[in-house]
Amino acid sequence: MQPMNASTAVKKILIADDEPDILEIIQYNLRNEGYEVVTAKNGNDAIDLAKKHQPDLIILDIMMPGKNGIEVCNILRMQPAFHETLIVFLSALSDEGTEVKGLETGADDYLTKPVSPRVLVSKVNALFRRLSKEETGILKIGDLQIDREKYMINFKGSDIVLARKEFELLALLAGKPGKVFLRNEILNKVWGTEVIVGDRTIDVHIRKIRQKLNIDCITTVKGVGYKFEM
Amino acid sequence: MQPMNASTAVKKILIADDEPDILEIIQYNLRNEGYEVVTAKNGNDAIDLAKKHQPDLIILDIMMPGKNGIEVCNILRMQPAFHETLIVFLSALSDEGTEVKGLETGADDYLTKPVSPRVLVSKVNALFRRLSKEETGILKIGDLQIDREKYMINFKGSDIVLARKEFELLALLAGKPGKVFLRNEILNKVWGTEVIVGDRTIDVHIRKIRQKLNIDCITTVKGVGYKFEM
DNA sequence: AATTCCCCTTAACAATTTGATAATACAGCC
DNA sequence: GGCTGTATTATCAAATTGTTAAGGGGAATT
Repeated sequence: MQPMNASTAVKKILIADDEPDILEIIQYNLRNEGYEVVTAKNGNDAIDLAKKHQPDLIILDIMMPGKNGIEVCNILRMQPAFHETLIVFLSALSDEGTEVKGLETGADDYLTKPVSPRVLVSKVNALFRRLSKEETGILKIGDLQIDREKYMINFKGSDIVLARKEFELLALLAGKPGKVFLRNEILNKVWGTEVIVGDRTIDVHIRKIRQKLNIDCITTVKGVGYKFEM
Repeated sequence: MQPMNASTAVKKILIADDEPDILEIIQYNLRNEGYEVVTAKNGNDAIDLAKKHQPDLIILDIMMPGKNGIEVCNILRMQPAFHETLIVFLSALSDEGTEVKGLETGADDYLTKPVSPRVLVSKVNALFRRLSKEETGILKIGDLQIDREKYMINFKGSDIVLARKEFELLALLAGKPGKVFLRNEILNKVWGTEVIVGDRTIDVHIRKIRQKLNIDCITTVKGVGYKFEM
């Protein structure tokens, strides 16, 4: 049971397959991983349930009674509501033509049976990970937010501007709250191994951070280094 | 030969594999599809070339001399510049553990050799299709509209004419409001890796954009880069 | 073919910010 | 008190960006 993406609620997955066993196994494994799962046993059901539940990901068997997977994909992709929905085919047909056709229909992936549950789960995770890439990179420690991508610090709603070295130093320390960073370690990671700077340089930057943040979150460990703590 | 995304230049793909034949075949097929391809024959080269070219997608063989694919992926993913880069493993190892590990390392897909060129191309297209859903069409940020296909800017109802480079630069920044784009990143994406331009070139274009838009929407992050914010 | 126009780049200089250092003060400990 | 290690402050050089003007070169126009 992994922690789900914090911002978005639990991800919903629709599985459509006519073989109850497969449905069962996949469902079990995805639920175990923390996903919400809905199942359909043929193409028409899949379309209905998709409309009803608006899943984040749809896993479609190709060969199903009623409408086959590719038809389902086509129908769904035509609707604006499913333009962005992740769609994955799962098929016993391992022939090249079908796979290419499946992908060109607008699917995001094509898996061939038999598929190991572990691999399937990994793939599903990978797809969601990619989708939510935008929201990563933000470090949150209590009321403090460090956005490495935006180069911004936010404390209790108000932005704080740090210079580059200050930012990098804080980001380093805050990356592992509680860990004591040796002065050497800091020099290597923030200044690099090429540059050589005097002893007081780190102190001065630490000082500026403390001053700008105006909160006591960097602790000095005498003779060793510094650590970040809220 | 498919039509490429208008706003962003041709997609660049880095392939790393120690077998020249495979490199050759994949390269040929992807070039045929309209992609720009760079090749590396081992893990270390892959890292160097990735940094140099900032590709949109990296295809990594798992077993390579020097650093293996998973190590390369790990190293790259640690750097902010490669958080979003698509990474696909291509391996002769079809064992489940490796595949799961590969995907959990942060890869977007895992293909097993032998892979048919057609299927590979389809997969690559599928990955980019998903990614470029965000990059295409009309971008709206507040009162500002950016039409990436018509190359037009509209602010509060009135059109603003930007030159090509100015437009591309603005479209890049505005594509991810808030994100700080490093100067390198900007150079790679707007000017490409081939061209080398002086240091002040970016500044001058930024200046012109600020001047023409007449709104304060591009922020300088000294020592780092620029970001767009309304 | 000549001209005009505009885009892109660059050079040169101004303005600004940053980061390193020195000097000094402070704290804890033997 | 000496000693060691850190805090603080002000200062200055270096790095970075802003701004302006000028020129090359391509495309369109005459």
